[in-house]
Amino acid sequence: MFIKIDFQSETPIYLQLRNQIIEGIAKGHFKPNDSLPSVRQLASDIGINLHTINKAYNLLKSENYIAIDRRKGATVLPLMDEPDMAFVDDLKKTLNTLIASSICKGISKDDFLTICSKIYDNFREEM
Amino acid sequence: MFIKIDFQSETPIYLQLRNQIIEGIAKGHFKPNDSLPSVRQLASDIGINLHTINKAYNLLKSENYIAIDRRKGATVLPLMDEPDMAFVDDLKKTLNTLIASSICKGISKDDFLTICSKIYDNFREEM
DNA sequence: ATATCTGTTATATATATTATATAACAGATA
DNA sequence: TATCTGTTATATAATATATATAACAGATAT
Repeated sequence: MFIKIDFQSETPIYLQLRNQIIEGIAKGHFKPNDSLPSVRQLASDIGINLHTINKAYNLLKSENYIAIDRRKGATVLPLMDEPDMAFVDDLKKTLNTLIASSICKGISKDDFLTICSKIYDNFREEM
Repeated sequence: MFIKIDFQSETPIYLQLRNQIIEGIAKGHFKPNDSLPSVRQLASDIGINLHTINKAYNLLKSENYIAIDRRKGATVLPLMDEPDMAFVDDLKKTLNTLIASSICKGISKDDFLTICSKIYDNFREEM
């Protein structure tokens, strides 16, 4: 597992975990049906409490990134081929704020789209 | 003032305020040197505590969106024409997570760029 | 069978964040 | 002088974050 927690960050640990696991799935480091480490294993690896891992896993489950089975543990769900509306609505709201701040900070539309394009390519090239 | 607070939202009030003010600046509803309502006035309008407004204003000040003067109150700063590095770094990190989740949810690069492009145009057409 | 591995649940504690309520102060201004 | 700024201080309450221990139920490998 390539999880790096920044304990100085203002982003809560369980959210850093969630984000890095999502990035791992998008990068293909975690394939569909792959098992994630058990909550105890990962907690011990990172040196944090198992409930913090559990909170991240349950959040990922509620967002449909992983499934949790009492026997097998947490497993990665297949990527979607059709986006669901609720996600797109959330995405648009987040992007609205992000783009507003970018406009204030002098980032042109082209600059912004170029940044996004490069990030997208970073994910794709490793799959 | 066109501030709408969702008291059911999990996003803290002071952050909803911050975001909507940034969106107001980006849309040109607030022009450079415009005064924002006083903390007491806005608190009374929305029906929340003045310290919550103060927290939002001071956050906006620390992020260089507004200036706060003891006499004139809070005023909108001019938009930047050159982005600063710290902001771009933050933006890239946020976009990295957002794009990772979008990939998992089946949103293609073209879909994503089109959404961003439209949001950018929404801001521009009102200026 | 027994030991060991899952997630899950419960309880308790500590700290930080968010939001409110009151009050007072200093400076500018009408 | 009264009134408007932001600012500071104190107190309180609710919620969120993180940890610590312990125990339970189900699956599994030896």
